[in-house]
Amino acid sequence: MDAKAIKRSFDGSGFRCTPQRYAVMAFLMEHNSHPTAAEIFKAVNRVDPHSSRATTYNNLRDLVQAGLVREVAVEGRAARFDAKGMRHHHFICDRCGNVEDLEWYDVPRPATRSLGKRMLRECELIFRGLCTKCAPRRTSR
Amino acid sequence: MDAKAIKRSFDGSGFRCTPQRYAVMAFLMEHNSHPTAAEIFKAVNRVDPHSSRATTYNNLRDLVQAGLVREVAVEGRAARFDAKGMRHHHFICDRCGNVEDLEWYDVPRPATRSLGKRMLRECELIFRGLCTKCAPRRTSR
DNA sequence: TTAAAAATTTAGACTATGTCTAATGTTAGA
DNA sequence: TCTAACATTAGACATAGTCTAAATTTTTAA
Ligand SMILES: [Mn+2]
Ligand SMILES: [Mn+2]
Ligand SMILES: [Zn+2]
Ligand SMILES: [Zn+2]
Repeated sequence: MDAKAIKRSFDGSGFRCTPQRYAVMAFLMEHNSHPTAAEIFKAVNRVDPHSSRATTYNNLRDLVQAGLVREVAVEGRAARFDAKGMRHHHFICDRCGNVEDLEWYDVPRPATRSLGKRMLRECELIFRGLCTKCAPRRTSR
Repeated sequence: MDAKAIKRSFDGSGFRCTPQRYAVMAFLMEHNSHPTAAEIFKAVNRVDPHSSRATTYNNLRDLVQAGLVREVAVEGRAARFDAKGMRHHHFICDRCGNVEDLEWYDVPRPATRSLGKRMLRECELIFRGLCTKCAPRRTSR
């Protein structure tokens, strides 16, 4: 898809555009399913068959640090990843742990007073409940 | 502190009030530091010296399920726990991973349209940035 | 062009966190 | 008191993620 854009974003962060790194980023941009590191590792190696587990994890860590990828921690499950495209919120399913995008809207910031000397970087709004797949079977019990 | 209240909340959830379970809950109510399971295990065994690791984890899982305790997932770190007292938001430090309470205020719900068939249970607002301890040293570099 | 330096990848050992099992102990209620 | 349900335990196991040291690739500079 947007090969040029990916390369440019790597340059901007001081990363070399290696096949392994590129594959991770491209996969994340083509899928909005919030895959886990293990899923990304597997998917990448199905196509471009050479990326080690360590490299996949290293690249994910670097991309998160550089702000190109978002990491979503889900209680009791592996972390999920997300290419940072348009701003959006997340809905996390109580039952299956899936992470889904919800359209973005502005979040009110806390009172300056209550923040004290903390340096606020972002406000993240997370919705929880049952996803479309899980809602029916859970209510009928 | 509120031994009676703890016992009552256990009854309400169908739990027996065992020493191990009580110790976990009491520790969480006396500390607002969002300890990890490992920290709770250690603390509990310093005083009432008998609770296995499995029991600590089991009880935490059960208390979370019953809605008496909240679990906070932090990317790249162990989960943290929190007795659900007054409603509040959380501030998570980018650098040290500490979780701090911030005073509660109402969060706007998403549009019904964008939720589709999902069943919304709660909206969680998480603030990220640098805590009071970490803010100074990070800006002066 | 070539040599040295820097960045990256790799396999697999290792660590951290959490779950499961099967045996044992405890409690509530008939 | 007896019994069934509930709870605890040790330690094996599983999963997710990190680290190390060597090899490879790319960049820089001579
Ligand atoms: Mn997303
Ligand atoms: Mn809290
Ligand atoms: Zn679901
Ligand atoms: Zn901090």
